[in-house]
Amino acid sequence: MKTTVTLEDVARLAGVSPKTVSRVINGEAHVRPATREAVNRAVNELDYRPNLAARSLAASRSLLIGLLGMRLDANFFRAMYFSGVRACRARGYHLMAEEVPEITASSLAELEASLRQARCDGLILTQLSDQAPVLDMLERLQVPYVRLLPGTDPGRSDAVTNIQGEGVQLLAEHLWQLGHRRVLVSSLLGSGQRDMRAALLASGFRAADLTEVKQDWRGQTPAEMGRQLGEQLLTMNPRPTAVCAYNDEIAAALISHAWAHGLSIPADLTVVGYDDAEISRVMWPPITTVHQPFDQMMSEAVNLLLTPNSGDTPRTVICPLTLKVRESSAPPPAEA
Amino acid sequence: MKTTVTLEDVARLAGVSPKTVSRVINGEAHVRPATREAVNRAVNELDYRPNLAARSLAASRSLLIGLLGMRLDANFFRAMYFSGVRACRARGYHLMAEEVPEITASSLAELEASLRQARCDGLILTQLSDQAPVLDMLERLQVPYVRLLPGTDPGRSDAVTNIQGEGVQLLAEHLWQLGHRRVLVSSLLGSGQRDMRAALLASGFRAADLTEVKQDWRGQTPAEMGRQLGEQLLTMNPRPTAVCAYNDEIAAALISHAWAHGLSIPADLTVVGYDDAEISRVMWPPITTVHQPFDQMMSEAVNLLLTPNSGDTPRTVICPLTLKVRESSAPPPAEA
DNA sequence: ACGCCGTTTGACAGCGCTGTCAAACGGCGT
DNA sequence: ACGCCGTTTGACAGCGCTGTCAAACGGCGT
Repeated sequence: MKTTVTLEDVARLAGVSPKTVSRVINGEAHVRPATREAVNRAVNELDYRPNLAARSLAASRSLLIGLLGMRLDANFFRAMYFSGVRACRARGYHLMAEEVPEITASSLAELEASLRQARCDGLILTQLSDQAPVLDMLERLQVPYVRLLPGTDPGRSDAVTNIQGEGVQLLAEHLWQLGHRRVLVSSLLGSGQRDMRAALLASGFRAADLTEVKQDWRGQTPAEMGRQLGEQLLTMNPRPTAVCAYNDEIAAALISHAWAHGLSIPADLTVVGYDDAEISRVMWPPITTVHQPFDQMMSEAVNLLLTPNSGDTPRTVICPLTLKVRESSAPPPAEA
Repeated sequence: MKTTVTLEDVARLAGVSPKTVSRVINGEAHVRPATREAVNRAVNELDYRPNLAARSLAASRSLLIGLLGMRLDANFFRAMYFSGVRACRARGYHLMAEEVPEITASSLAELEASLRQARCDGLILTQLSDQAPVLDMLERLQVPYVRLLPGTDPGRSDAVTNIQGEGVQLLAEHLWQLGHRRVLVSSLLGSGQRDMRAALLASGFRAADLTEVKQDWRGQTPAEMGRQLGEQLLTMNPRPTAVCAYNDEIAAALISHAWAHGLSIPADLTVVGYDDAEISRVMWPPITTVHQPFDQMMSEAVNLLLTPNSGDTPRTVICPLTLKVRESSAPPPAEA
């Protein structure tokens, strides 16, 4: 792209050495304010853009952050990814998505090869936060990492998380206040972070009125899980007046299954989801759900990665969840 | 990440000069087969990974390809992006998403700044393929680009596209064969690539039986557009027996709107979408739609970008579309 | 056996930055 | 006015590759 402006050009114009320009660009200390200003003027005048490759080579940082997940095509992951891209860009970094579909020796070896290739400066873990083998490997390779929503071993690394149980509590209270008493709860095997059932009990529901369906996402799509939930619901008597789906996609599949079987949402049945995924706003009715502040979480995660920990205990940043009340939840129908 | 293996280490082990190793790594000609093999053995033995930053700096290529679109959060765009990431990775490149929300002077200036910053080796355009101001700018900056699904000016650049009208024709024939005769068609202002109405007419439908609703996505979500379509449908008499939604999201919103107003899908109404987005498989019923081979399209686009054009006319690669028949389409109800 | 010319190889410099280290500066106390 | 020490600045080398160009090689015709 023709005439490239280099750091040297800026230095010449500002009347300082290249190294000083470098210091200003990188926001280092030990630059007199007047000098800093002169450099900035020159940078603006020439519209100077530092060469990423050269920076990376000289500083032996890759300016790359990796985001690790188990399913790249999960809605949840894509939302995180795009939030992360923004957070990284704001700090001059790039974000790379990396998939670890399962925890096996071969898939770990593949990950290791890929990490040695990409030389990421740091990693953000999602869905894998509780996988000790992965954490072990990262520590062996000495790659800094931040865990998102860790469920176990909270002191093992820096982490970004929510208040334990906040999301499910918001949903449970919402359902209780609407007047629901009988609830069907969907939960996912192997993901222990959210205990909806416990939250419902804590909000006043009786154990006898709660039915929990534990599903396993392996080999199944959210659509299938939602339909299974719908089948289950139709066989129950008395029928629950509300369903807590594990996420918005399952909730969406359940809702359309319910419509197809003559149930009107929310008049006959309240359905709530989790994640505030796009689908929760595309469906009719829009789904009541818990909003995860992905932008904020990823921004904090990148921050943790790029700010060395001065203390000697890992840091944890807590991001608040919010309840999005939409049209899929309403008071239960009057008892027959 | 500790002891890094450099090209020099490989050269020493293979008993050749660094430059020769470089030639092998880059697949250049003019290397004797025996030498090439020796180098490859050394590469494998040392598990050598070239340093991206150094390559990029020395060769003054960025190893970066940009993907330009108008709305990063569109399903369509994200699917393309993730397909593109894979296609790029296979060739040692990285893919960067860039948003151009509107065609104004300021947003073009922003794009220009960003391109000068990132120094992409090439660009892939989607949604912007027909925007002359963007093309003009890229030509001025001398950034190579490939257009996806260009609607106008086909000979202006390399392009990846479908057979003109193939997708809409597949849908039109499907509806005709099912026995539908009255159809509601949703189209989007400003996106001229797909003329569903023309395809329907070509398949035998009568103009008097077709109602076209032109919508403008600016300021509206697909959910809103789907609901509007639903409202319109309910006022019509006689009611169309099928709806062609502009894409799967709009189709999904329409379907749930229809359920909520007592229409059973597909018994009372057939709905078809476009794109084969994830949502078309989450909903009940799953949506009949046109599958765009994004993986293939992006792979071809990257190919065009990285293979210099030896001829003197722009190249066009055509990727076939396929119809995915699912449960949202069925014969029309018997006439009352 | 010699020269010719296309093929293969390597020496060297340099891409545009930053790390290291030493020199210059400048404010303070005496 | 001088020395001291923390602050600010710059000289220099080098990060790990590739481009350029020239040298070495090697097969062929005579």
